[in-house]
Amino acid sequence: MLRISKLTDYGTVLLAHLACQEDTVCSAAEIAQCTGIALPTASKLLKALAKNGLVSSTRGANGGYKLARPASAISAADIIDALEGPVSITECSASDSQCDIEDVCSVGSAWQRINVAIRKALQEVSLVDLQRTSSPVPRFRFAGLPINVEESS
Amino acid sequence: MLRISKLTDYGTVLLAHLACQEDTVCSAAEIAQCTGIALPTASKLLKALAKNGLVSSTRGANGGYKLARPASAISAADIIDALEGPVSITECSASDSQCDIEDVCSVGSAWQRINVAIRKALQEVSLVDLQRTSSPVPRFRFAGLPINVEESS
DNA sequence: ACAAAATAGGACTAAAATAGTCCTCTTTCT
DNA sequence: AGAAAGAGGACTATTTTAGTCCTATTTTGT
Repeated sequence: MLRISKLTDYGTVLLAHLACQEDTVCSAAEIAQCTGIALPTASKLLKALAKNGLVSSTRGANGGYKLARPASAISAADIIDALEGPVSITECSASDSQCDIEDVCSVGSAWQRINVAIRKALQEVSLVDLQRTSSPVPRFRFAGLPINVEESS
Repeated sequence: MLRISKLTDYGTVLLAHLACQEDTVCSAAEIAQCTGIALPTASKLLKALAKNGLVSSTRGANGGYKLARPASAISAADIIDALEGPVSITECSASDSQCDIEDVCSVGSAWQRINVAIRKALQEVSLVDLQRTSSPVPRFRFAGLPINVEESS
C-alpha cells in the first residue's frame, strides 16, 4: 500500500551517501559507483535533486554534488516532494483534477486530513534518521547471492 | 506524492454509500448508479472488498452487499489493504523484493518506521470519519461544468 | 421445475505512469 | 584547447493501473 516510487527510494540512497561525505563534492559517477545505482539513473536523480534545492552542484571538471544544507534539515517529505512532485493522496485533491465522480462524491476531504497526518510523519523524519538506522538490520534477503554492483555494463 | 490508486478511492466511495444504508442489502447495480461509478468497475471492487471481509455478500436474486461490520470498525488502512494489498512503502520491504541495491543500501529500515507512522494515521481514521466530512467542502472544481453521471454509455 | 436476478471468479485489453537510456549543450579546470 | 563534469531534454521500454467482458454458480419467485 501507498508505496513511494523506486526512483524516490534511490534518491534517498544517493542523499544518504552525500550525507556521509558531508561537504565533500562527489561526482555523479562516483556516487553511482558507491551506491550501485546505474549512472544515467543516478545522474537524472541528482539533477532533479539539484533543481529542487536539496543538493548544490558544481559544474566543470572536478565538479559534482553535495548536500545543499545539513542532513538534519532535509526531511523525507522534502525528498518525496522533490522527486514525485507536490501531488496529493487522492486524484481529486490535485489541482488538475479529472475525477469523474467529483460532484456525487461523498468522500473527498477526509483524505486530505489523512494526507496532512502523513505529511507530518514524513516531515519529522530527517535524512540523518534515514542513514542512521542502516546498521541494526544487516540482513541480506538474497541469502548471499552475489550481485554485480558495477554501474554500467 | 504517495497517492492511493483511483480504484481505492472509488472503493471508499462505495463503502461510504453502504455506510449510509447501514444493514440494507444493496445490489452492485444500485450502488454503481448512486455513486456514479461504472458498473463493471464497481462490481470488481465490491468483489474484492467482499473477499477481504469488509463487506458481506448475498448471492442470488435480491442479493447484494452490505458492510460486514459497523462503519466505525472499518479504517482507512483496512480499505487500502483490501484493495492494494499489504505491500509496503518501499520495494525492498516487500516480501518478494527485487531491489538490485539491497546489499549496498545504506537506507532501508528507516522507511519502515515511516511506514508504521503512516499506518497508524490510516488506522485512526474510520469510514465514519470518511463519510462525515463530506459536507463542509462543497466546492466543484469544474466550475459547474455538467458531468454526465450515467453508469454505462 | 424454471426463469430471472445476483454475485464469483477469471481472462483479457487498453491506457497511463514509471523507469531507464542517450544525446547535445554549457561550464570549468588544467 | 581539451577533458571532465553537470544541465536539459527527448525518447523508449517496461510495468502498473484501469476498465471491460465472459462464464459459472447461487438464490428467489412463480
